[in-house]
Amino acid sequence: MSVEEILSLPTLEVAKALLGCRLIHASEEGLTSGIIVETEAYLRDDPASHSFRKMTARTAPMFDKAGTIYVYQIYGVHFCANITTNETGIGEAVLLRALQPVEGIEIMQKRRKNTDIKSLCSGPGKLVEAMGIKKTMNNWVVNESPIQLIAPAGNNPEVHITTRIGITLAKDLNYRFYLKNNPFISRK
DNA sequence: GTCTAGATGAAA
DNA sequence: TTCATCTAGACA
Repeated sequence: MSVEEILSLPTLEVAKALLGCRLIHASEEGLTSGIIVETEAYLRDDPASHSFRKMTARTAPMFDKAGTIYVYQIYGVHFCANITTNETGIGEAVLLRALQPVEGIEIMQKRRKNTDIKSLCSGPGKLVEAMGIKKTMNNWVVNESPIQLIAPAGNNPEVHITTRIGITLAKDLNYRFYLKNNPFISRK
C-alpha cells in the first residue's frame, strides 16, 4: 500500500497502517528517520480530540487535507505531532507516539541529550525532539516538505490495540495501536 | 475574567 | 510521586 492510499483510509485504519512506515526529516542538521511503532487516533466525534468541538486557530491543521502535520504544545513544556486524516473540513488525525530510530541516531542523541537508543523516541514529546520537529512545522504537508513518509515494503506487522494514554475523557476507547513486542514503544 | 484539564518527561 | 510550566478553550 502506498502512502497516498494509507492516508486516504478512515482514521482508525490510518493509525494502524502507519505502523511500520518510515518517517524522515531532512533537516539542516542532517537527516533523521525512524519506523513508526506506536500511534493513537483522534476522531471528530471523540471527546478527547482537540477537534471535538468547533475548529479553532490551534486545531485548524486537523481539519486540513490528509497528510497535514499538526504540532501543538502540551503541559506548557512538550510538543506533540499528528498526521491529519480525511479530506479538508473533517477534523481527525493520528498522534505519533513512538519511533524506532533508524538514521541520524547521533543527531537524535545530541538533540535529546541522551544516548540510550530505546529512550530516544519512545513517547510523543521525545520523538518530536529527536526528529527536530518544531512548532513552525505546524501545517506542513508530508511528502511536500522536508518531512517525508515512506510506506513499508513487506508484510503486515502484528498490531496490538489498547486504550489511549494520558487522557480521562473517552479513556475506554481502543484507539491506540502499536507493534507487538517492539521495544521502542512508550511506557506509562 | 476565571477555571481546568491536559494526546508529557525527568527526576527522585 | 512530584514537578516543571502554561495555554487553549469553556463558561460567566
